[in-house]
Amino acid sequence: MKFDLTATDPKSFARAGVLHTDHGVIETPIFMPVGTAGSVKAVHQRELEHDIQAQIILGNTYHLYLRPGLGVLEKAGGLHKFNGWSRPILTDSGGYQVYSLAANRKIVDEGVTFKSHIDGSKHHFTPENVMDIQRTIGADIIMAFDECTPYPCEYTYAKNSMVLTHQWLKRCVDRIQTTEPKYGYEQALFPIVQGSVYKDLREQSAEFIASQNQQGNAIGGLSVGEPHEDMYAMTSLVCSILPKEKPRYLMGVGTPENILECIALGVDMFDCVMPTRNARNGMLFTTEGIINIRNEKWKDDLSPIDAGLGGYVSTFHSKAYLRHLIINKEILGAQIASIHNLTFYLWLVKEARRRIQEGTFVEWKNKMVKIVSQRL
RNA sequence: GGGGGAAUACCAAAGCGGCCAACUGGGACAGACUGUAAAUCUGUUGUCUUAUGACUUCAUAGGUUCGAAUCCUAUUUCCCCCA
Repeated sequence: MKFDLTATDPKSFARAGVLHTDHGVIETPIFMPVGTAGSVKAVHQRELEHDIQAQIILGNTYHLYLRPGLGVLEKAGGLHKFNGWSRPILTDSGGYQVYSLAANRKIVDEGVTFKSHIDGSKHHFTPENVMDIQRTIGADIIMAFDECTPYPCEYTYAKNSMVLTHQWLKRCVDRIQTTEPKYGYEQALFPIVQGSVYKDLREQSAEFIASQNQQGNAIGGLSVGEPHEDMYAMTSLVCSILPKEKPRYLMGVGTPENILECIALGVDMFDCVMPTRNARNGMLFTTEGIINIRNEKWKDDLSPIDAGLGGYVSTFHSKAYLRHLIINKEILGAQIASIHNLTFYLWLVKEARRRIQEGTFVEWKNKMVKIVSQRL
């Protein structure tokens, strides 16, 4: 894997770059649609590629391990072959499930025991077997096994958790260095900075993560309910420590506003379930602002979903029709809304990239932040 | 023509003397959602309102009772059965 910085913004820490993987290039800053179970919910791979122009999607180690299971994935020749997505894939390690499935798991130094949310069966995850599982899934970028801490989080807990995540990271690195990819292409390990909202912990963690000298670095444990100021402050601090020449991935972020602000802080890669989950629940992100398409005011609005966006579904279908579909729980409604939101997210980062290269990013960003976060 | 049953808020449907402005669904309206246990979840839904407050409701009109959506009488409408 190779990362080239192609432009840096003179008035902020924003950068534009190109990340080369064996499944193709990723132009940063980039947004990566989340496809937890090997599918970006309600969106077909063909639409991801052609309409949305996604360059990389996510999968999830925990979910894919439970279903379809490693046997099927190995037999298929990896997730790319299994789901038919030939561009890059990144898999999260299950670290987020340590947070989101907190009621179903137990953490010890060795690893984490999960009680499956599907059938209650017990499964033990360790840094080593999480690396092995991600070898079998075969993503281009694989994440270190970490603990995503909740918010609020006591200092002592955050510190101990961070230390544990660092210990786990060493074991992940060892495992990756002593094993080979299964399908003949490279897999890059991204370690994850933790430390909750504590400056000294974030600083310490960022330094440790940087010292591991991996091909890219991630910031985790944010956008879990903390105030935005904290999220920005931690991101800013960590970006100032992580190496400039490697891609920075802010995990789980976020709203269009969050993404623009964090691009300005030096983040290159983002993922979030928001454009897809909120789409299914009737919330649309548009070039004019946020709309809740279920609201009565759109009932007879026959204007395009988003005339300012080039996407096919966004200009072809009306707000009134999409509202009708969503209100009736028609599957097509979830599809159209998801395609639209992802098209918008990808447009947003592509436009940010263009502005960075052009040198007009900050002015544009400041204007856009207001527009994209207003409720229509 | 004779016999029986039913009428409850936008819809459906509980309630069968006080704890009922009235269970529960649906619908409607609004909100939440940030490395997906989410095509999910939450709130409101008689009127006025800050209300643990007042007022008007359970087909209509009377009546019994300290007290009625709940009991009685009449009327209206609907459904079923027998001719």
